[in-house]
Amino acid sequence: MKQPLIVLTGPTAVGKTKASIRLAKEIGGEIISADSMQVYKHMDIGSAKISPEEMEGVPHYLIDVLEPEEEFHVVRFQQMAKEAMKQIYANGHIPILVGGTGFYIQAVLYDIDFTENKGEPEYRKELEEYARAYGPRLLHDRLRTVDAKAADEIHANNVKRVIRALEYHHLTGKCISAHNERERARKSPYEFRYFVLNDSRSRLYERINNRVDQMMEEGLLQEVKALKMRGCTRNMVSMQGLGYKELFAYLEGEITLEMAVYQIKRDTRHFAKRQITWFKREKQVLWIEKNQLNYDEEAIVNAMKAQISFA
RNA sequence: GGCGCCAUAGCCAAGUGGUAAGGCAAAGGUCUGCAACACCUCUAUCACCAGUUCAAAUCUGGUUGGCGCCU
Repeated sequence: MKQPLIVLTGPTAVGKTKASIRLAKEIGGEIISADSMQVYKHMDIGSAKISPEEMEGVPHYLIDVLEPEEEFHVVRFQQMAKEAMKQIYANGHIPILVGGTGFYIQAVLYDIDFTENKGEPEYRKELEEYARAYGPRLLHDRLRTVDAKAADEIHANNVKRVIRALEYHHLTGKCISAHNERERARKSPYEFRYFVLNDSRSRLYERINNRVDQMMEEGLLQEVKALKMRGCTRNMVSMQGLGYKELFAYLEGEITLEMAVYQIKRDTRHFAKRQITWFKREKQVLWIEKNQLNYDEEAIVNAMKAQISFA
């Protein structure tokens, strides 16, 4: 019999955290954060991290476990999440994956295989330089010679993905297009429910704008300053987070503070939009529309509970 | 009241006789080891009316609205 897994996601600022606590308490769940920024310590305000008090005793995994200097990526997330799930099952509870990083959710939900290679930084660097020197088109042409299908699927300007496809071929001798096709056909090994909490676009954008103002009031700038002081640099994965990269640009004199705040709001709205696009594409998704439930917390949790028969 | 300047998409903005650049915002989308990343697609007949001309956002007259100066 498949093991149960609940996913609670949705665009940023929709109210996932709050709903997740109620749901966890109702069904005896423990929470695994599927968030690429909340894993990091010292990044509380900007990542809208849940506080220990807000957890209300519900166990949380993958929050505050890495230093900002450390790298974090899907593969690492997948490993850590699987470990956490093992623990939760052992506790006799149901794991609830809560967070807005769709790619991460997909990785554990379908148990995507990432194990084929370990990566080779030198080769990657070489490709990056090649793209810089000769332009993205020629790099893309190189991909075409080894994996035409991948070249068709990836736009030449998307240098990052082109490099990954080349790297994959370099390391395994196989085509990433074939690998992707295989992985895409996977069935989830879990008995899962995939909830996407959503709200009307205008309402969501308003919440985002307000939340950014609130973060600034709570001292986001100080948080970023402290990270800079301790030696964090802009190229770190952690410093690519919304709110962090813009404030770094301000602290380095590139833009005004006003501009930074404007950009954080705008980029966060763009992010929310991309998240929604992602969830629309996912199969077997259960949409929970807040406006149809009159924004009633209890109704929202009940709507989810009604879908969970194994709880 | 008089004189001058201006009026191009939600915003900024090019174009001064040959059939509407670009940027931002909005919208839609891609994504399988950096994903809060990276990338793609896409939006107008030029304030209004009348004229000149084969042809007008571009020239002329008027109307409306805005800005500045003068009395």
